[in-house]
Amino acid sequence: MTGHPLLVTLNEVRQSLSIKDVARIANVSHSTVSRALRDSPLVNPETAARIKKIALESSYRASAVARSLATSKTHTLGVVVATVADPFIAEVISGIEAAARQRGYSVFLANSDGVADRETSVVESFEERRVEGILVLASRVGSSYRTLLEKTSIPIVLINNYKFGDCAYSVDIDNVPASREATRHLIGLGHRRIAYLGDRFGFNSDTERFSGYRQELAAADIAFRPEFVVHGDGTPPGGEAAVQQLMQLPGRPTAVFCYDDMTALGALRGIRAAGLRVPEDVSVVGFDDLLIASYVEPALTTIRQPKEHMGTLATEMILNLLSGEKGEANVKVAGELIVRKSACPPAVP
Amino acid sequence: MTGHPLLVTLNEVRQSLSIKDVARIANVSHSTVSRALRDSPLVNPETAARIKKIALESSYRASAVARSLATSKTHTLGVVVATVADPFIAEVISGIEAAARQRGYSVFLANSDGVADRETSVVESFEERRVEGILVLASRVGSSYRTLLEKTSIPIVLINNYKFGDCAYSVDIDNVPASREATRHLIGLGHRRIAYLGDRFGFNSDTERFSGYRQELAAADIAFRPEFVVHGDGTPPGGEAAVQQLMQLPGRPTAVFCYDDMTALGALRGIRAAGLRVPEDVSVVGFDDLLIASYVEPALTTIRQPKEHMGTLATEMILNLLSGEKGEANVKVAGELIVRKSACPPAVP
DNA sequence: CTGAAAGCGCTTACAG
DNA sequence: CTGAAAGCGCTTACAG
Repeated sequence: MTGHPLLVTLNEVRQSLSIKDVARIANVSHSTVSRALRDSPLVNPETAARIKKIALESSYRASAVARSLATSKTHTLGVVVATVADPFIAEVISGIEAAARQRGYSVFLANSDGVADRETSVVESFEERRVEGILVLASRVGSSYRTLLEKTSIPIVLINNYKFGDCAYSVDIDNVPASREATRHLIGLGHRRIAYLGDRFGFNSDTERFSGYRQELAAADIAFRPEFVVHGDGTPPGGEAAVQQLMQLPGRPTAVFCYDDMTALGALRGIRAAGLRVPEDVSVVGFDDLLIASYVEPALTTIRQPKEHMGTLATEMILNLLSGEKGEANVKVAGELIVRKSACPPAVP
Repeated sequence: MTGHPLLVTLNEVRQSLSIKDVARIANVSHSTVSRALRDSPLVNPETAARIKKIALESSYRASAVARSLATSKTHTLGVVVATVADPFIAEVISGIEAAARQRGYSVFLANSDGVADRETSVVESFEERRVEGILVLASRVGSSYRTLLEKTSIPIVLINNYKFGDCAYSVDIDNVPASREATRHLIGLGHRRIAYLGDRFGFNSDTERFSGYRQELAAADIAFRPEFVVHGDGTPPGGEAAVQQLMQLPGRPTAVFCYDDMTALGALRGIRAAGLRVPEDVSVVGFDDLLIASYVEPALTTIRQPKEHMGTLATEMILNLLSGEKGEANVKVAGELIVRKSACPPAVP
């Protein structure tokens, strides 16, 4: 069959067809076209087939915006992150997008650069776009936008996020046990002088990881030494600077447990800069298991976070919520110790 | 002022207000509300102020979907990538999103996992959502979806993408000169036995980078040796496997120029696995300058791609297009050699 | 099984 | 400066 004349004409116009155009070609009402295209049982199978064929050949694309207005469902989710250019965040997004797409949802992505104002305006724009749910990722933005988040009627789930008191929905890595496991690994190797290289003060995961570290020290009857606690800022340079303080200490630590892999990367450098070797002189353990962790020299022993899975989980949580199912509202996922080459028994126990 | 009674009631319903609700509270027609909120000069300043105040207090959010239907502009862009969880891609996205947001556009993000079918269906869904432009990133999907891309009436710009013949809009790294510069650097260091560790066959950037390598060899009167060309697949394991073949060669190369940093990461490992040192025994140069490149040991000498900038450029290209300005349709950006520690003069020249 | 009608929440000529 | 009306492209009771 060659193109229907009207159809060809319309094609040339290069302007997207509406349901009425299709109806005209098929010689039915646009209601019938709508039904046929949505596989309603209320339409004669032959008519439906004919309509579908026409729609296909004319490459008609139903307008999701018109449909959204009519049904008041956009099948759209909003994701706000500080930056996509963070390997941890990127993997979580990957899990979110896959889960969303699988269930017919599209995702808007916005960067806030960690600026509270921008985060606020992003959420507002998501509200205007009538997203059905919002995922906030690893934001360190504090309570300044707390009210905003509380005011919106769109369900929000926070992933590894800074929390201000209670929050309705969240998925988080279970920091304390993971952190204890990392510390225990070091203790098991024979270390007693173990330092903690944290993040900036006041963030939940830093607090929790630090707490796991202390608990495990206590469990092993190792005295806590305040001078063995230093703080970076979640970046390699931050870790590098902080580890230097540690290395200058008389009776310096033989192992350092780092808040995250980025910090650990900096620690690796800083230790080398101090003329020491990893792991022979000082062992290093990270947290996250970024791709880079296994390509660094020595390959980093670290705690793996199931990043994609966390994204998937959060998305399903919100999607289930939208379809009325209630489930766990604050889920924690387990980390996993990945033993590589950056930690070994201490030379001087 | 305490809340207006009607306003409070509406708030409690927790259902987003419409322009009519605001109109009712303000005692004007919804047309006037619309004008006031869009800063139309056609409305009395005092009335406008009153309306805005009410809108603010009731946290009214205009529906972007209704507006889109009315204006047939969605202020929306679609980005399709193989995967967000690729550091190169993530940085480009970051540039795209920032440029888009700055001009009032939101971006849909979708992963195709490099599967042609998925890429097709993503583009279809973008068409239904009436995105105004589509950015395709670093896709290796071949000509299978060529027709799709040609059929759609939405402007598409390809970034570092596989091309099938001509394409309307694109931004690409200028591979040949960048690749020549990398090769020249190695030659300048005194190397003569320089290998090329490429990507899988048939992709544009591999072809172009390879071509730059050959051109520079020729310019320096160094004979091209086919056995010095091997292929990875753009992943560290691929690079690791490929470099081993090189290292086993009698009269093995003293330097290897890698298609990209991921490949180079693998090469670093493979060279070490062969009992050789980098850079003393063999020099390595990468391409991309991922964050990881500077944290690997030895830090990688590589070609930097201005990733964010490329995203910004592509976005502005498409946005300008939409506002009727014509500009360069196929832009190339320059790479930059970043000298670090993975390349030095050869031990045996 | 099918069509005419109303409605989703906006924008914007048109008339006053 | 303001309002009533039409229209954007769908969906979906309602009537036949």
